[in-house]
Amino acid sequence: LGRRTEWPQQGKWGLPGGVIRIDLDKDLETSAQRIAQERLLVPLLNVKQLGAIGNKTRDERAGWTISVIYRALFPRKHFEPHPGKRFDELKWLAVDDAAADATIAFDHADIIVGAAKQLRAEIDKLEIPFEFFRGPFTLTELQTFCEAILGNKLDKSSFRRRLADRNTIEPSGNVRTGAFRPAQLYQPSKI
Amino acid sequence: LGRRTEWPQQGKWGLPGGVIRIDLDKDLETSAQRIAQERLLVPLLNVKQLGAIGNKTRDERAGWTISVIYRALFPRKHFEPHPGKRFDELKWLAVDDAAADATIAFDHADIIVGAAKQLRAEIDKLEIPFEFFRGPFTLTELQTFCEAILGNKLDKSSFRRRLADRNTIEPSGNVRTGAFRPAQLYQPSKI
DNA sequence: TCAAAAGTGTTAGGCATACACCCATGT
DNA sequence: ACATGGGTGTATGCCTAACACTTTTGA
Repeated sequence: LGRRTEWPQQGKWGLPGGVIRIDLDKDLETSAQRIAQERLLVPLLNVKQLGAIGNKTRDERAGWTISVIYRALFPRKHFEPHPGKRFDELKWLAVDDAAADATIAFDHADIIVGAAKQLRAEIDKLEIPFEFFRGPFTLTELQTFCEAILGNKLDKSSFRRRLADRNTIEPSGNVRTGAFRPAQLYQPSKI
Repeated sequence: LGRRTEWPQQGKWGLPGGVIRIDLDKDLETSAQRIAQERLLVPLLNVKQLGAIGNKTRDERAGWTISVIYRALFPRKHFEPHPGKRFDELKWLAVDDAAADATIAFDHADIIVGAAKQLRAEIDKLEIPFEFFRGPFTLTELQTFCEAILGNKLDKSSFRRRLADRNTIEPSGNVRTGAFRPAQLYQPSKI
């Protein structure tokens, strides 16, 4: 979330958004990319459209507004957004906290609810966003990642069998050593 | 599909669509309803948003166009659309024929492909649109309906067990008599 | 009486969970 | 040696597909 420096909803925390520039953007996804660059100073990965919302009341700047909602996913470690246009600060929130926060700008809390639901459905089906969760990784790391998104524990054996059935990842040949037994490293299948 | 009477794509067959009127419509779905009324002279049932498409090239009337796509479902028997604004004729096409038709206006064939896929996924999960397929009906009629949408045969016994597990329909108490053994009539569960 | 459709039962397999168990390593 | 995380095997249950079967009716 970014803290808004300007009217409307000044001082409130909201999702980054912006206005389509027909002179700059060739399509909607390009708009999303440009706006993210302007407001977060970074490009987006793993972008997916979630739908459109439009009505008279959702933004006091206009009598009518349409937003086309895009979600993106990031490897948190190598992703350092900075406040750009009309934000003076950024912060990360756990998605369920943000969804429950009544002070969030506009109807952005509803949008967050929808996005979290959508992503969890994907993870349930083991559609792993590898643009986000890059290899090499151990199976336990991947499982921990999925558990963090879903918000509940998974069974190790079942998780691995389901992954194996799908052929979405393959061993990289290397291992990760740590305090205990080394773990096989995996990567997304190239096939 | 309707045959377009005006530029652009005059004479081509396309989906009904139109422009949001911020003075008339309170939200996107209301727009969809108003536009259907204008172009098909009937209201819509079972409306669902499928997403938004926007880019520079999809409509030659403007340098940039966004369409928010809505699908609706109808009981064909009691639904009689008539050509309204900018259509001189309407025709029904089997959805896979329309999807494969290269002569369809704009990018509407792509939209049809997406809509068919989405609906089939719903029917696969036995999410029956009862606003479309009203009771009372026999189980065989419901199965035939699903088979028509999916484009393949279903197993009678499995289909019935899956329905029973879900508790989405209940016997109405009446039967339908015909040339052969009478069939129990069902309706959507009210619970 | 018999063709056609209504309706039921039975088996086998895919896929998931739950849980118990063994393995390898750095401290 | 042992605690800890890596890794595997087995029992069980749910859901579904496939298919055989019985029942009922009007012509």
